[in-house]
Parts: sequence; structure tokens; C-alpha cells
Amino acid sequence: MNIGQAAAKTGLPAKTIRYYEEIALITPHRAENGYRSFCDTDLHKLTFLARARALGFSIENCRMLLALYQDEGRASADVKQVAQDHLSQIDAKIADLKAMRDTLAHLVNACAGDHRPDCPILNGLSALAGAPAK
Amino acid sequence: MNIGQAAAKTGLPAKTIRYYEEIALITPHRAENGYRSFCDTDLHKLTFLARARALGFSIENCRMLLALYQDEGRASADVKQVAQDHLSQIDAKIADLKAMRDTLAHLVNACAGDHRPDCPILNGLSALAGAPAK
DNA sequence: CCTTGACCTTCCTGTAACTGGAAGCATTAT
DNA sequence: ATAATGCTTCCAGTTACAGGAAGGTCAAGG
Repeated sequence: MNIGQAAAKTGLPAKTIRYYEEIALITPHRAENGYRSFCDTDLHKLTFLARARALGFSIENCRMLLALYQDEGRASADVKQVAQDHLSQIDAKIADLKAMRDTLAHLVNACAGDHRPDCPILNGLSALAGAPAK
Repeated sequence: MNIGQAAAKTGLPAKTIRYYEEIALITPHRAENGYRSFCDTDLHKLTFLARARALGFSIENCRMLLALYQDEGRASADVKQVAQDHLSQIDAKIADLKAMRDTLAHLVNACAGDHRPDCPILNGLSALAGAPAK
């Protein structure tokens, strides 16, 4: 199977698949004409990668997960550790974004958004005087 | 005032300040010895930038906001537009992350995390069979 | 006067994970 | 035969800096 079909089946852009080969996440064989030839195992790996990436795992984490996936003697604790760490990072990022969101939402709500130059958003940015709680 | 003091006062790394000059967000004067010399206006701009960046605005949005900030004849509607768009993007990102988080949390919870190789996380990644609700 | 250390300068490289595009074979369709 | 895809490699660009090398400047101490 050529890269175009592999892309269609996995939902990954061909460019991305080439990149994954370049960084050795997958190693498809080559046909005589030089084209990459993807077998079922390659497709499974690509699907696995697509899903792991969709859950926000970094490439390096994906590499680890893929290695664990292929290691019959793995301990699920190792997998869980990677996932748990990532989950914590997601939670941290969500918390950060929520804080941003709240501050920004206050500023936006306070802004009239009309033709006049007076603007609480700019005022807030030039000196976050809002309500420095605590 | 030299870059070190400007960095200390604004909380921005000197590297970042040089970068902001390079991309023309600020244009501090130079002393005779070639050192950058920051005036109060420069410091205000840097503080403004630091806060806007902390709220997640991109550099290009910061550039626009800074221009509006310095434009006495601005309409607050223009500022609000930029902020509102950014707010929407933050909300979208939060929603994405929450979806990720929920999926991942389910997988993590289902995983025993012991010495055995059986792992719902890997199973989930190889074929998200969880509960594809509707 | 000289040296040491802190501070400043520019320039180059690297980051994450791709995306876009150019130049050039291979294959397929007309 | 030719034109349209599809494949190949390689190079550049993206975001917002961070790290580090090589070297000029300045204040303090001996």
C-alpha cells in the first residue's frame, strides 16, 4: 500500500507519515520503484500514533507508548505512569487557560466596544488594576 | 536604564526584550557604548507586552494591541474585537483539552497499573473502542 | 595599572511537530 | 504521446523565544 492510501486509512497527512518515518517512529519497506510500502503493522502503528497524538501526547511520549505497545512483557504500570503524567499536564494547562480566560473575560465584559477610545482592556493591560484578589 | 534593569523591572528575560526589539515591538535608544537605553515609555510598553503575553495573546495580536494602545483616536470596539477573538480561541482550546482530559482520564482509571502487561490505555489507543457515544 | 567579574553586544543554533513548495521520477489515464 | 496524478527528496518557514559562543565595556579591588 502506498503512502496515499495509508494517509487515507489513518487520517494522517502523507507529510506527517513521512515525518514519522524520518524520526523513526515507523519503518515502512520500500517497493522497487522507491515508493514506501505500508503493511498492516505499519497501519496499526500509524493509527495508534494518530490517536495518541489526538490525546495530546508528545512525539517522544508516543515513541514510548509505541514501544510499550509492542513489548509483550511490559508492565501496565509503566503505561499508566506516562498517561498519568500527561493527564497532570493537561490539567495544569486547563487551569492556566481558565485563569487567562477569567481575567480576559472580565476585561472584555467591561469594555463598551464602541467608537470611543476609552478601553478597560487596554487599561487592564497597562496596569492590571482590576481586583488583585488576596 | 540598561537591559538588565529593564528585565528586572518588567519581569521579562533580557533575551526576550532583545527579541522584542528585533521584531520591532520596541525601539529603545542606544547609549554611546552601544548598550540599549530604556526610557519610561519603553518600560511601559514592555510591561504591557508582558501582561498581554501572560493573557495568551500572540505576538502579532500584541503588536496590534500596542498600536491601539498608542493610538489616541482608537475605537474601543477594535480592541474588544481582538480580545473577543482571542477569548473564543481560549475557550475552544479549553474545550479541546477537556475532551482530551476526559478520554484520557477514563483510560487511566481503567488501567490497573501493575506488573501485568494487559493495559486498557494501550487497548484504547490501538482501537478507541471505549464508548463512542452517538 | 592590571585584572577580575559582571554586564553588555551580536550571531548562530535549536526547539515541536509539522506544512508548503520546488524539482524531478513513476504510474495511470486519455 | 501526453497529461494528470502520485511518489520521491530536500529546503525553508512556522512560534516565541532559550542557550551559548566570542568579544567589547565598566566598576571595584589589589
